[in-house]
Amino acid sequence: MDVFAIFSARIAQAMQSLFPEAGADLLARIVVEPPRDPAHGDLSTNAAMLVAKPLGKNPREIAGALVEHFRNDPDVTSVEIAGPGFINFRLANPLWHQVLRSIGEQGAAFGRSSLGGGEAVNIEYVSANPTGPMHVGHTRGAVFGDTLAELMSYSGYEVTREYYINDAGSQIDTLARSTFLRYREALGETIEIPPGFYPGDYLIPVGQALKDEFGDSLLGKPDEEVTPLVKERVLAAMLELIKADLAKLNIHHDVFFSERTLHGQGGDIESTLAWLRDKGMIYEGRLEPPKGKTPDEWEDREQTLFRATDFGDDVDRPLVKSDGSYTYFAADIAYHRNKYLRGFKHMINVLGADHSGYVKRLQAATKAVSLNEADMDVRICQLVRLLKNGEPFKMSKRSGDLVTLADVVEEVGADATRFMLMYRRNDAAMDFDFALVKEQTKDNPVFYVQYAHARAYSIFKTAARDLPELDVSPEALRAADVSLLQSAAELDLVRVLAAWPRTVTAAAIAHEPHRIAFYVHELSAAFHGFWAKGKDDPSLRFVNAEDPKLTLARLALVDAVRQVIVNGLGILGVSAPEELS
RNA sequence: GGUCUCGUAGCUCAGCUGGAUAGAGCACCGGAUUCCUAAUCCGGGGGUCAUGGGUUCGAAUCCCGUCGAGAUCACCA
Repeated sequence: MDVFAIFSARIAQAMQSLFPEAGADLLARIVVEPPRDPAHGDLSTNAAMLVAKPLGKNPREIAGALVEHFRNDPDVTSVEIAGPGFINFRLANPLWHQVLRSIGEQGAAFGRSSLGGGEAVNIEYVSANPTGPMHVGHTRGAVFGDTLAELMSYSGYEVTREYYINDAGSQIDTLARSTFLRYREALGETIEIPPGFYPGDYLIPVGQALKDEFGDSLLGKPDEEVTPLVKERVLAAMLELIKADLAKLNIHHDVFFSERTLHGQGGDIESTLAWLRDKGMIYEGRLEPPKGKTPDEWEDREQTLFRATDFGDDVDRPLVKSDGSYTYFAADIAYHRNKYLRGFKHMINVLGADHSGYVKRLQAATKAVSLNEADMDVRICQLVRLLKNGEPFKMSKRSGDLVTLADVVEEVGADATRFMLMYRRNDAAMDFDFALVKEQTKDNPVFYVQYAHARAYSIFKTAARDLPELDVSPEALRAADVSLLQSAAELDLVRVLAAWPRTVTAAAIAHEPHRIAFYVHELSAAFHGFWAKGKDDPSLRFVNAEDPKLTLARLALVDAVRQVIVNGLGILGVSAPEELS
C-alpha cells in the first residue's frame, strides 16, 4: 500500500472530472509528495499551479474546487490551500493504521511493485579485464550494479546481471606469456618478468597447474600451439579468481559473456557489420585528429567508420584497426546487438569514471543496432580514494601495486563495504576511510542501521520477559488493534514507513540505489528517536506490562519497522543481524 | 582545445528528476543513563547552494557564459 500513489491517482481523477479540458499529459505531471515541512501536512500537490496557466485560470480557483472535492472525504481530515497554490492534505489516523496493517500483511513484499511490468532489463556491471584479481577501483561499480539489479528486480523488472569478459585483446596474449613464465618458474627456472608483463603473484598457481597438467612438455613446442592452450587455462583461472572475489561481496552474475565468441568467421561481429553496412551506417572515410591534442603517431588514412554521429556521438568511430582486426568498439556494437536480439529493450551499463568518454558511443551503438527501439542508460561510478585516518592508503598483497577488493573486504567486512559505497551518489567521487568504516559507533551509518534492527529484536525479548503470556506470533501481530496507536510519535513513525514504497519506486525510476541506503538510515533515526521518547515518557514505551493490548499494537509497529529495514537492507545486500556483538 | 561528471554549513554528504523558511551526520557548545541495549536520544550556533545571466507563477535543481576540481580524447581494452 502506497498512500502517495493512491492519492496521486485520486487527485488526478478528481482533476479529470473537474477540469476535463486539461489533457492527460498535463495531469500526468501532477506531483503528490510529502511536503518538506511536516507542518504543512501529510501530503501536498502542485496540481492547481500546474494546470492554472494552460487553462487560463487562477490557481486558487482550481485549488478551491479540488479542496471542495476532498472536503468530505473520510480519509482526509483537512485540505487547505497554501502559499502560491499548493494544496495540503492531512490524512486521517485510520489511514495510517491501514498502512501499518498492510505492512504486516505484505511483509517482505511491502515496497515491491510492478513498476517494471516484467520487462527485461540487462544490467552489465564489473566487466573487469580478466587479467588478475579485482581491485578497489572495480568494487564501487560492482556494488552499485548489484544493488541496482536488486532494486530493479524488486520493482518488477526481469533482471539479467551480465559480465562482459574482455578476453579477445592483445592484453590476453600478454597474460598468456606472463603465465608461461610462471610455468617455467614452476619447472625450476629462475625467471625475470619484463616490463609490460603481469607481475602479480596470482599467476604462480596457474603456472604450477600447467606444470601439473603438462609436465615440461610445453617447453619445446611452437608458440602457435602453446599460446592457445595457456590462454584457455589462464582465462578460466582468472575468471574463477574474479568470481571468488565477487562472491566475497555476495555478488553473482547470471551471464558471463565472452568477447571472443563474437569474433571469427560467421561470428556476431561479421554479421553485425554486414547488417550495419546494409543499413548504410558504415562508410569508408577519414577522421580529423582531435583538436588541441594531436597524438604523436597520427596516421591519416582512410578507414572503416560507423556513423555514430547519426546517433548522437561526437565523431564517427573506427571499426577496423590498421592491422585489419576489429576494434574493441566493433565487438561492442556486435555485443549490444546480441543483447538486443536476446530480447533486451532496456539496458544499463555500469562503468568506471575512466570510461566516461565511452558513454555516447555506447548509446549510439545501442540506438543503431535496435533501430532506436532500445534504451541504454550508462551509470558512471566515480573514483574511490582510499584513506586510513585521513592519509592516502596503499596496501598491496597480491596484485603488484593495487589494493584489491579482497583486501578491502578482509579489512572492513562485506556489510560495511557495501553500505558505505551505497551511502553516496555514484557520480560523485568519494573517500573511503578504513578507520571510519570499521568504527562501530553512530558515526558509522552501517552500524546505526543494524543497531536499529537489533533493537527491534531486543524489544521483543523484553516483551517476552515482561509479558510472558502475550502471544506475539506473526498471526497475533497481524490481529493487533493498531488503532490504539494515536500519539503523534507513533503516527510519525508510521508516516516514515509509509514512504518506503514511494522511495523504492523513485529510486528504481532514477536508477539511483543510494536512495535506499539513505531511506533506511532515516527510518532508523526515526525509530531510535521514538525509542528514546520512552525514556522521558514511560507511557510511550513499547512494552507496558499493564496494557497487553497496547503493547501488542506497539509490537506490531516495531515489527513493521523491523520488516522495512530488512526489506531495505535486502536490496542493499547487507545483513540484518538480530543482535550486535 | 573537445567531451563527460562534479562544486551545497568548518569537514563528509543528502536534497524525492522545477515547489513553500535549503537538510542530516561529524566537529563545536549545552543537556538526558536507578528506566525496553547511551552502539542511543534532545537542544543550540553555523549558508551569497562556486559565480554572472536566462527560462517562469517559482530555480540548489533546467539552459548559456565564467571560474575551480576530476576523468577522458582515432588505430588500447
